[in-house]
Amino acid sequence: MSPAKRSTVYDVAAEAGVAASTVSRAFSNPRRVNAATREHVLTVAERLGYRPNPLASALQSGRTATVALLVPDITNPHFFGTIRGAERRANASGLTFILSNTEESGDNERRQIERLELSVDGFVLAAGRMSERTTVELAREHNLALVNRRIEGLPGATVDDGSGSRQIVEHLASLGHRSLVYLSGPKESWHAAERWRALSAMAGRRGLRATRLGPFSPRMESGAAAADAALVDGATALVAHNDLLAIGVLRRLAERGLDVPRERSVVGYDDIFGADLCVPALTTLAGPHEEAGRMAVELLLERVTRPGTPPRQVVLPAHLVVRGSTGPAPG
Amino acid sequence: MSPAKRSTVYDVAAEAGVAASTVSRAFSNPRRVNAATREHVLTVAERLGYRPNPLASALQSGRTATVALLVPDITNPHFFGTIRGAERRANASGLTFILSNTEESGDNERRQIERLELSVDGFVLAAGRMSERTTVELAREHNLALVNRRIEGLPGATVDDGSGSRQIVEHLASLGHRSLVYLSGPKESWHAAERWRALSAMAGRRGLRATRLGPFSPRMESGAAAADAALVDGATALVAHNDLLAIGVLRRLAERGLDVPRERSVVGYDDIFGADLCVPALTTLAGPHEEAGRMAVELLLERVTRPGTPPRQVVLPAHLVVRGSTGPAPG
DNA sequence: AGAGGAATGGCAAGCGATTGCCAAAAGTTG
DNA sequence: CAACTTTTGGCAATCGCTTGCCATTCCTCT
Repeated sequence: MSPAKRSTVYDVAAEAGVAASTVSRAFSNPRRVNAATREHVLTVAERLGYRPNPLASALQSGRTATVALLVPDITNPHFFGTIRGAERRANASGLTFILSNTEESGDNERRQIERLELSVDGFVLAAGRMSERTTVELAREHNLALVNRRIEGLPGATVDDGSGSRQIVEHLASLGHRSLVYLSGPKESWHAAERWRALSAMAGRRGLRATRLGPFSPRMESGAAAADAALVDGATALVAHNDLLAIGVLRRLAERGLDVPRERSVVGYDDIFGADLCVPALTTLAGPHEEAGRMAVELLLERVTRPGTPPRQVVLPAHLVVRGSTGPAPG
Repeated sequence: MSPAKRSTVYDVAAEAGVAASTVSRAFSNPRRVNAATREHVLTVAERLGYRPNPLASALQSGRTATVALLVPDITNPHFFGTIRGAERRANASGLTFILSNTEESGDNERRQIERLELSVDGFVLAAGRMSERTTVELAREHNLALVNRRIEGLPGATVDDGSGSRQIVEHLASLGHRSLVYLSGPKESWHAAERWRALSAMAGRRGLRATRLGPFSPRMESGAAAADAALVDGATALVAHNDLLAIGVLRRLAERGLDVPRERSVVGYDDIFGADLCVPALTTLAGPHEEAGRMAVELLLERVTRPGTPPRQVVLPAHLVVRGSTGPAPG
């Protein structure tokens, strides 16, 4: 097919009248070679159309200039923001970006990490499903950064769900609601636990009754079951684990003839694309998820480029976007 | 950090009492080694926790077990179907999946291909922005599969926009519309050209007046400009290049006090998430985009695993989903 | 039983870069 | 100007696996 074989450091070296090591250094360690020599090597390389072979480089050096993002469910629009942010940040640093779907399974997550460990410089775990123990253990051998999960000693970026959940309760309380249900997400989800903790604490403080139902799978299809369960509970405010579920809940409530927000208020998390398109438009906790993805790659790079850097944890502010799905409590 | 160094073919070979080549073959070329020997090697490998180093393997063999997907705009929800499909298909074959955003630029696309060429077995180009010539040229040196673009001699999967566009015109004609505007996408977009071709041809046949406006960037924000331009034209039916644009158009029309579908009908392409959430819900051409992504990887693999396989082109059926945004022509 | 062929395993040469070590050259200093 | 340091470039080993080639061994078939 290609008649002209791709040129290597050796070709460039021969042509430029230097050793291969000099060519290598001209590219990857400029300060180790004389400026004039380097210039010359680069010119020759350019002329020969030389491009370093990333595999050979990685094999020897152990550095791959690649990061992987592991998401539990690539189907969920919630993760699009994170994926985008991470991809863009990686691209901006000239890194190759690997995306992998773990199908909501901690085992898969672990398997992917083992499979990719030599092919990447580090992993971003979005909404990791592995146990805290396992994660910490893996972090000893690998560069990890977390998105939307906080683990002591590991770098990560999270959206401030604690504050966000408090904002939700405040909002509902100010509308006169006396009770809420939290329609919970997957039980391995750190978010689900975190949100419930904050919601129930704040509800206690403001004198609201708070119940947790679920777990529900965080997808639109689960909205019906979640809504039905919530109606049995009787609370006037429904806080869904995420927007997909919330939208599903809205649909079910409409089906069952309940008026939102007159009879029930509904709140979601994430402010995904579409949250402001549905009717009524969804009140939801907006967070900078793209920024979280970006930041996680950033944190990962910090540790890759300067090993020993203490792990940073970044908390990004969330704010409640009030739309049509919440209103004064009935009665 | 890790005290126990990772074991290699040599460790396994020594422990199993065979040569390294036998270990290698036990893994990558089973029929080349005796079944019993293989069993033994595998057992030893298991015990030592051996895992092949994909980089070393790729460096020598040229096979990377990796595919890359290049999308022009990772921000556009339309592509998430494709991304999902491709990722899943890749994952299903144990392939590593690289995602790269080309920012709507053919040059970037080319650069990415050059950068990644040694790191992957092939590329899926979604809505490629390079010229047909350049693409064909690159296809001589690389394994390419296209999504949503048809080029003679290259494998690819497309959604049948021709038929889809005809369905749209039929639908509008049956509602009594006598004129339509096509709010066009980027001018490098193969889709944009294809859609317009089919729309105008069919419009001609059904006696509708068809105008093309644009190009507009296929995002919600461009909806306002597109809608305004369309109103000047006066056509009663607006066909937008994609759903994002269509939703933007809906918003602008509402802002300007026009009733959809009473005064204007609006149609989109893609049936993205959210198209059925907006008000009125969007009539749009639904296509199996996830399937297209899946299929493209499939086609790529065909050519990677069996070089010489003739390039297949798969056309996937599209169907019009009629929702609230289209109705009888006014008057 | 002998010839031809298939099956099996080992040897060793790569793949294309990186990098520790050394030596020569150049620069610095008192 | 001698002694020392810094800069610069080359040598050669190495990363871990694959694979062409060869030598055995084992079948098969006439």
